[in-house]
Amino acid sequence: MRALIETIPRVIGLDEKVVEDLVAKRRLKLARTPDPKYGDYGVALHVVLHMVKAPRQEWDKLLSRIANEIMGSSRAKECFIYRIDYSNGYLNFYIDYRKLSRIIFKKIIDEALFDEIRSYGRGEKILVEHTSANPIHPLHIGSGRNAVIGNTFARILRRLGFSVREHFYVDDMGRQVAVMVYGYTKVKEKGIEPPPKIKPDHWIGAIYALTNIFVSIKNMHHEQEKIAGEIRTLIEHLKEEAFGKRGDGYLLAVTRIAESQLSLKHDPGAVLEMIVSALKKQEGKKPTGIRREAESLLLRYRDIRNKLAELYECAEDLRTVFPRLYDVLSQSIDEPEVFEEKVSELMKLYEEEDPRITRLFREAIDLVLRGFDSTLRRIGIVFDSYDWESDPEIKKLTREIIEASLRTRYGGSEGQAVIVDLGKAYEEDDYIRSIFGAEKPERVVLRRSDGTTLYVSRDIAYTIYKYRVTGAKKVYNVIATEQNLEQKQVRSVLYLLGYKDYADNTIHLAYEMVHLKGYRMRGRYGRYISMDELIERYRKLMLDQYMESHKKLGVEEAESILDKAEKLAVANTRYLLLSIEPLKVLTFDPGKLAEHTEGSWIQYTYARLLSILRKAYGEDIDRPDDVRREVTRDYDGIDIDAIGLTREEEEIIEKLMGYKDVLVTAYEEMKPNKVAEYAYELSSVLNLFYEKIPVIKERIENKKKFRLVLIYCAAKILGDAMYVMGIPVLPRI
RNA sequence: GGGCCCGUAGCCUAGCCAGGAUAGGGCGCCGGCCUUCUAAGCCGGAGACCCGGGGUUCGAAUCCCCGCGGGCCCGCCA
Repeated sequence: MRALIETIPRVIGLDEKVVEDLVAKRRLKLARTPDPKYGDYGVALHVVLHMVKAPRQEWDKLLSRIANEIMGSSRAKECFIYRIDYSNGYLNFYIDYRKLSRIIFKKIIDEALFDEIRSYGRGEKILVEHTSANPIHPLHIGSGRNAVIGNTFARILRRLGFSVREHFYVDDMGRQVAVMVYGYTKVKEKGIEPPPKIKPDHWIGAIYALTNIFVSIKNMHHEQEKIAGEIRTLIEHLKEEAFGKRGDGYLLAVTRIAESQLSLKHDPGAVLEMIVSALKKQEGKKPTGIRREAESLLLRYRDIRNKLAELYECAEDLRTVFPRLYDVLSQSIDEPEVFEEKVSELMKLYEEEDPRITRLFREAIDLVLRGFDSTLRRIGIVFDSYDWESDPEIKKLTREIIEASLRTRYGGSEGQAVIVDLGKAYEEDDYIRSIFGAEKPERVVLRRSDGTTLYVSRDIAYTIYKYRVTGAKKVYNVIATEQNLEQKQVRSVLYLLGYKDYADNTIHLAYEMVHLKGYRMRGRYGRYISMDELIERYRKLMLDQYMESHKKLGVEEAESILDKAEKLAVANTRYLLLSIEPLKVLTFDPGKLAEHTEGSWIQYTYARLLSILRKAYGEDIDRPDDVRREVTRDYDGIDIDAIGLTREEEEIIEKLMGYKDVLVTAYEEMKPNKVAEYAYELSSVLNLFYEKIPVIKERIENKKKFRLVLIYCAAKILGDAMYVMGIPVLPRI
């Protein structure tokens, strides 16, 4: 690049500053060429050519002079350029990958590359909060996406030499947990204990869902009764009208039939429909008030019917799996008003730390957390800390920040309620404006009129807690995009409270939801695909794939194949949830699992590399490190100038050199999926190499050594990328 | 109503912020390759007016404006 800056102005007569400026603005930049026939890297010089109004016929002449000048300078050698081409205004460079390979191989063999990568973060303390699923049902693929993105991001940071802690925020003070505990109490009262062979989070999840379902069903029934009453009133009105100002015998007759039908076992919806269609006949196109009323009633009625149908379907699904829970809960759930009261009571008692209720909450939540932990361990995720929302420290901080907010410029109270006027702050404060952008905030309530706290206020306190307890310099919150606003509120209030530093360094790593093809995931009704189910499905798929190629499986092998299937399944699960850019909605079709096996494909590529190393150095090799000494020796013995590289080899070298940048970009852009993409591409070029280029059978010893070193280096990097993604490394498949 | 995000073949996705050569991959579909380092692989083929319309530019999937479609958020819920 420097050579260009020096050469171009001289050759085509531009000020050096102008060219330098273009480079700084990235108007002039070096990029890979679309095709090897144009060399390896190219730069488009159209901008400068147009600047000096060079006629097209002269382009080649000018470019050739630039090329010659650069080749003549010492720069070319330093950049491993052995040839420069030009065409259509592009200047194309040919790189001598043999020289490059020596450098990158050396760095990988003596581990200098990894030290270099590790030096990036300088041990700075970073806290990553992720997963933080409500402890009311098992982790589903939505919370799983959070876990995988969060954990991978943390692993990337660790690789880059940051000192990272992963925290899980146990949201135990919310209403949903109280609902779960309510149901749990009902089940417990009947003497039912968690069955030992059922995963506890799945069991609690069923309780939570059934509780919600039965309450909702009761609510819907009340609503239906209300509508039935309204239909009767409507008929009355209609009758009066038919008698009175309309004097309409037909309408009168219809109302009589309607009344009669309602007294029978007859669907009120059908009756409504009859009335609406009768009214339509009478009026033609223009609806009257009464018809509009009937129509809106009909819509409401249909809406409720659909919802009820869905609820019953969800209930039935659960009934087939948990018949006992279904029976108990279907009978013991209170009427909605009583239910609401009891749930509020539970919340209040838990916030007040009533010992009996606290024990009950902890007991139920622990069951779920135990389930979380086993799922998460399965996919290689272990938290450094579980922070409870109900932690006395956080509660105390919550009270303090509420008091402190009253003393800020925009804080105020209405009775016991405490409110921060972010709308006003937005008008007057640049910093607040910079947080919200075009989205003008409104007020945020930190304490209710009844004196209880809210999620946001506790979250603000928790954020301060994170910095204080861990000494973190930066905090990443891996949270769904639906919480965008809340995260901005948290930062704003922190700033207004004087914690500008915290506000600056609290970063929302936002990701989009996971949708299911065909239906909506509903945690509260038990409609979700859990992570455990996803992994199990993959495990079966992997087993099937094995059987397809091997046909037979001996009893003594079954155990080890199962173990492999598990690791392959974990790889596919993690890859699936990681590979899609966080800000894109992931629509998941459980029927198409077999199409998403990139994770295990990468593992396979890795196993092939090790297989080559085994053939070369000995059958007992399980990791590249086992042959480090031999590879070092081979590396020293290569006569690099005697080798002509194949395109495949060049591509691999190119990729290996890009590893560090990928990690850094993934960190800076908060796109851990970049690592997945990289591992996939590296695997892809490695598979091409594997198919086309012999290693063990290579006759020329020099070439063979070179390729073995290449394989070793590729295995090191691919293995490292896999580790970063939490994909288990299998030496043999 | 306001705001944020997304829109690339039948489906999924890279490239977009920092504009450059024929828009990369994958799944699925069609056709090939197992006496040669693991065929969970590879090769070939068909399949894209880069949501639409304007603009800026020598050059636009990429930048700007106006639309359209989808998701999410706007609670004294969490």
